[in-house]
Amino acid sequence: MICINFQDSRPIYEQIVDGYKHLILAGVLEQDERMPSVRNLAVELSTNPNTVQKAFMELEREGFIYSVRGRGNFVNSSGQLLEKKREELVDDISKLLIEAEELSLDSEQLLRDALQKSKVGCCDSDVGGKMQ
Amino acid sequence: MICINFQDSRPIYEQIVDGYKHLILAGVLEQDERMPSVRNLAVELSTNPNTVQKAFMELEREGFIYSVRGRGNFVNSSGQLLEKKREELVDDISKLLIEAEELSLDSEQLLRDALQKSKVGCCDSDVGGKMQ
DNA sequence: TATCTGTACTATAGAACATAGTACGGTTAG
DNA sequence: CTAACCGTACTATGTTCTATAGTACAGATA
Repeated sequence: MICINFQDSRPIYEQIVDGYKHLILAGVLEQDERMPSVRNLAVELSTNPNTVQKAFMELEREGFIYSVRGRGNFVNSSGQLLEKKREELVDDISKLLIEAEELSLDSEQLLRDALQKSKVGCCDSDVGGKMQ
Repeated sequence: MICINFQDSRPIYEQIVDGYKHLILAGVLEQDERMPSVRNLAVELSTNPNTVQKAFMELEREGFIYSVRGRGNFVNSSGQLLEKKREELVDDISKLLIEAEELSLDSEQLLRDALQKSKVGCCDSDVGGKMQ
């Protein structure tokens, strides 16, 4: 379902958190669906149960899952989560725009460039794009 | 010139790097202007010379300053740096937009919201803004 | 009852971060 | 030349975060 990059500088538990956030927000996991058990997921990802537990605690703290002692961890409803995620994205972009303003850069032109790059970056067309 | 938040989870050397990046890009420090010495800045920021040195090494690695043994560290020309920074901003925003696309969110509406929020966030007007 | 589940500990090891101290070589003002 | 500054390169120490390992306990369920 998700995969871990052990070469990544980001901690394993954080990769697990982000992986499941994405799965839940994207609707791959449905409401009240059961998460893998701490021990099973640890085996599957070749990591330690404690690391998985730490990730699940963080997911619960942020409202993505809820846990029932003795039964397992379950997915929360994604509706509110998606709205929350949208607000985070707006917030992140506006922070970057404020940074741009401080450097006297044209925010609107910046957004046009970013929008085009995001559309080019998704596919592999090279319409006006530069090779990286 | 810059200030350090010791409560911040970010490492001190990273805060120094970011602080000087901002000063250089904003043109507060001019080309070939001399940076504070490693030892003096350490005293000024109530930190250790080694921590400042680590920050300066990073700034040099990223092309913001150059060092002359026995004389000091000096600011590089900001023109190319500003263009590089602009590309980074475009890249950061486009990554967020790709994330939004994956969640079937309306990118253009997202950008309009972010643009408005960035303009509201700069000043303290409350035109359509929510109290945090 | 046996086996699964989450949860809570302790202990250990490694990496990153920060501090402290020392040392060496280049630059510059006196 | 000398003294005082500069960058640079080490070693050593302590703290925190991350990850692993092992143990233990309580709830749920077949």
